[in-house]
Amino acid sequence: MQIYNTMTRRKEELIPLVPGQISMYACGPTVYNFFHIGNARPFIVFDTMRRYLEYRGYQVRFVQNFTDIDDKMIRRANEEETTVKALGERFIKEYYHDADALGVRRASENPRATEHIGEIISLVATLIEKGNAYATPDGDVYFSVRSFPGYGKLSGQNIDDLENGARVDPDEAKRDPLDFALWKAAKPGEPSWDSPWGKGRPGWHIECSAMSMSLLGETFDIHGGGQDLVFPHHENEIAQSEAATGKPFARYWMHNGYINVDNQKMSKSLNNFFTVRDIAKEFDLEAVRMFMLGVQYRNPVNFSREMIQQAQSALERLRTAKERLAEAQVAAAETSEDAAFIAQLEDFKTRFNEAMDDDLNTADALGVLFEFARAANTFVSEPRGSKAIEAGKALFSELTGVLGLLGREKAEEFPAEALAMLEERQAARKAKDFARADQMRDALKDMGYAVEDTVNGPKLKKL
RNA sequence: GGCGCCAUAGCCAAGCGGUAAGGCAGAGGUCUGCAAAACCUUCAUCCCCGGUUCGAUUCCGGGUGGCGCCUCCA
Repeated sequence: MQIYNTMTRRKEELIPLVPGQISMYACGPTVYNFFHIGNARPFIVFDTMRRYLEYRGYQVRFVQNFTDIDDKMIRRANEEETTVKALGERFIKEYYHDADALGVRRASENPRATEHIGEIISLVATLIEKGNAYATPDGDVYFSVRSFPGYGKLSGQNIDDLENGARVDPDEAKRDPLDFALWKAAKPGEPSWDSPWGKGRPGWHIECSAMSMSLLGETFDIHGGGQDLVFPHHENEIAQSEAATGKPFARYWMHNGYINVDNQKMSKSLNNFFTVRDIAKEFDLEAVRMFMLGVQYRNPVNFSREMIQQAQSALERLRTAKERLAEAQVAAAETSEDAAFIAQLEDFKTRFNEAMDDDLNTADALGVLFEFARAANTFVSEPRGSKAIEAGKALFSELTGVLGLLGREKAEEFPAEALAMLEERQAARKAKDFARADQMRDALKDMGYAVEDTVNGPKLKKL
């Protein structure tokens, strides 16, 4: 498989550190609020990456953290008149609620920063020992950027250019404007932990270094996140980690593009964001996943309700094909058409894999799935051999499953009233009382159900 | 100022050297009591100007127009 490595700025063959295994870390949410559609993209992208790697036979260890201590957590907890801990607990729960609905599988591990304070402190201590960090009299610890020669290698920034543009905050006791905080001395009323530098809490960048290395090792395969994390967050992670261990940190860096609104990055600060929770009130979140997968992950994509609507319609087409395959009528004998269909299946699978092998090109892979859907729809328009039907069904489920689509076994429950009306309509049709039949159909429509007449009889469908 | 990305039909989006996948929407048709679903048909020469090449949407240069990072941000 080829993936685009931000570090080298080109596509590279993915060769795992340990054959057959992939270790992968993705930056997770700061749990101070519901997450928005823009935040959701990396969750979906890296979940899809993980699903695909597993499907291709890798044993994947996928770690995604929760940042549960930082300035935003503290501020929000104060606003809500609650504790940082309680706030974190709550929004971790809310994260799972939304992520589940987006078809995002639980990571192998979801470490929390506050549960890895020990590792963080020893990492900071190591950096001080090695001369890459220094403590100030106030009890803050900063990383000395100039002490790490490779600084800027991920983002392609020249350290002196950065220096010119750096914001200088006169309050900070930094030796160099580029230096960043590893440990922040506690202010009154803030959660804090004991450390060799006094009570305090970790900086944001160090927690990811500490958690990823303690769970995946000093060198691991893939590190992912949104493009906005390239600088400074990931650049800083590299500096801290490599300065401390003297070994390469992540081997491949994957960064997803933004979700835009009217061509502008969806973000909290621009106040142009939509939370996943809110969108869930209007749409099935599977449509949101479909919308995201319709674009290769590195490209930006505009979010709008119209786009979700389109994705929903497209998803419906795949769902129908899956259902038709499941309800296909079995013929007594096999024919040459069965064999042709089975041969076609191989082709779809190959092309799907080729698309995904090319830097996770889900948009291209979906194209293959739609061609598959059409072929399947045509194929099952009359009774077919069970072997071909089963093969088609299995492959369709497998491939949509790799994308995390159509996974839910939503056993459709319809109210008895609606089922009774459906029966009455059917009786009216038999009696050629079409006016009555249409009346029933309209009434069902008002209740939110569509009627579809299939070879297996009439079916209800939620609108 | 430094670093970087993007420009393909009404909308979305693959392709990236040999004359444009797929989806949504639209039009016509088949099927249907009528619908729905499904199927068939139809719907683009790829922002502009140069260059390289037998041949460019695809490579190079220059424009124009969008966007991002350099500050918390997925």
